[in-house]
Amino acid sequence: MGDLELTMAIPGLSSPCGSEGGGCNPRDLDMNRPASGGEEEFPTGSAEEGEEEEGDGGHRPKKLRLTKEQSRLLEESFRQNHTLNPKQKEALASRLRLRPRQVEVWFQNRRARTKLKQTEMECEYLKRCFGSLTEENRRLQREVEELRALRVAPPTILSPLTRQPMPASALTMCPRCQRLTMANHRRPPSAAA
DNA sequence: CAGGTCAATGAGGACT
DNA sequence: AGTCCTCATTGACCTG
Repeated sequence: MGDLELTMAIPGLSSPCGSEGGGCNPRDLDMNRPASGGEEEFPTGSAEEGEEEEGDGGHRPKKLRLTKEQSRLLEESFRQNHTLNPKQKEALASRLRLRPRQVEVWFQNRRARTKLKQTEMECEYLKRCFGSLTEENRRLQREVEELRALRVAPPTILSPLTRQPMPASALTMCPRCQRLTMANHRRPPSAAA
């Protein structure tokens, strides 16, 4: 199986935004940002350092939804590398206004999704293999049956000495060789030269 | 409301 | 001992 790259077909990846931070202004990133300017570029939800959404009784904080642009950037860097070293993680996090831990978690989940997709594709592939092998097996079985039906009785071998049929299991050499051997035995020693 | 998605959490293993 | 990973799971949120 070839290496399955499943990061294709990601909407927005064809963006001209260069990979190495080339010309992508973080100000342009958040498409979900409210029209009123001066808001944060990226929602940080519970992510923001030291700002642990306390308010309502000790439940999980509200779920963070990454913006399209955050996802796009994450996908883009995932496409380049499926794992991040600490420096890359730090850089990406500050660019996205996320905690490094969130970037790390995103990559972990992304790898898991990739693996799941690969497994599903492998599963499909194996199912198809199974199908065609089953078909091939059926075909061969039919062929065997046809050959069995055509088969004639095995030739009867007569003993050169008694002229009686010999069981094949009694043969130690083929009938022709055996005849030659017998002929040699009968030949007078003087004839040998 | 059921079921899907996905960020987040925790356990546990590998490595340095 | 600390870090990072995978894996299983949870729970908020979204959608039909």
